Amino acid sequence: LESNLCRLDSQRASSPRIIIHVDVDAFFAAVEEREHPTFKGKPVVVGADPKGGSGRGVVSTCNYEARKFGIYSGMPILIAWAHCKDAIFLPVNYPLYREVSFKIMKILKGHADKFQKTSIDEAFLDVSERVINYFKAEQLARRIKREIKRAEELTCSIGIAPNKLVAKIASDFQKPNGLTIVEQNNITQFLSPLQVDKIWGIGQKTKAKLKPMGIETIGELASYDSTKLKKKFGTLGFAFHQMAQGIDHSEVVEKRIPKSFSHEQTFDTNVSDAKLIQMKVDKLLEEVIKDVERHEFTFKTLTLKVRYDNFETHTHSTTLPFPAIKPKTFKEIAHKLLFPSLQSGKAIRLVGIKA
DNA sequence: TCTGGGGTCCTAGGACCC
DNA sequence: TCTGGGGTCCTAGGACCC
Repeated sequence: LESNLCRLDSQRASSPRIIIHVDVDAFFAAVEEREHPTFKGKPVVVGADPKGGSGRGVVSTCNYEARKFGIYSGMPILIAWAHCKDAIFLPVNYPLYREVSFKIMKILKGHADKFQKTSIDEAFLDVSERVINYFKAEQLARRIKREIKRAEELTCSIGIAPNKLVAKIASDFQKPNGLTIVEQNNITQFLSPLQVDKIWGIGQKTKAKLKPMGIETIGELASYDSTKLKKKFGTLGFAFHQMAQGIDHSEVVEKRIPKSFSHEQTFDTNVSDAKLIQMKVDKLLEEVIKDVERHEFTFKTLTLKVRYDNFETHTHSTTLPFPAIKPKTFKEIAHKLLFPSLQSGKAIRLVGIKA
């Protein structure tokens, strides 16, 4: 054992489970469409302001009309703009989405033995106790869809499977307004043809490393020598191999305690003026401290993040001997952390503060 | 065509303790 | 004159997720 010992009782294979994963379709864009019926049928892009070609930032979410133009989440906003100048571009209205999310989560929670919200628009439901088989689980999923549709005028995609990993992949299988059920004896058949990056934790970089090894599908990953994977990717490699076989014993966990609070901001144009940068850092620090206090936490470590105009990104952190909240002290620390970056004389694109 | 903001987890090296 | 084995905590960077 090299790292991360886990208590066995939480990992031990228990009786078969039925897990549901719910993912609201194009959430931010769908809420905006609902609020503005005239948007219906038109491409809607929620994210940064393209500012007629000088905007900075990315697409947060877009509706399916916009996707027809090749626009997708994470795409630089100017590229989205180039794809479809006539699309409706909207800023991200978090307070509104949070409110809608809260109502949806309340509905979902009511249908679960164990419930885990994983993001503003996604959640896992362990329904093993209240549902005796997959037929009943399907009925429950259809009911959940109806309730969300009726209460919030939104559609969602649902996956049902014996574990979280497969349920999540299943909810993504048919979109929008999909419902995919994968029972234990269908897992291999379901996963094998899918691309490796469907697996939790495999992104662009890992996909690119797997390709020359002749691994592009989950099936190819599952049948690859696990010791070789471990050699190449460390302990992660072993996890990949397990997941490729559809094995996942992780539990639906009710509530997670946050480990950090942070705020960061990209300037509209890159900045070299030290005063301006310091003021921004001060403001971000104030927001972070407000968050920490509001949640009744304390913290020991403060991290400053700087991104230069060439996208090179660095972090600097300081840990105090004891947890504390003393805004004045932290301001001094933040300035100390910032100092070397200011001295470099390089134009700065982004600053961030994390507690 | 240029890359947000809020998070989590992992790795690796180093200081330090007994 | 050279250097064990078991640990913890801190820092920095990176991959990944929505």
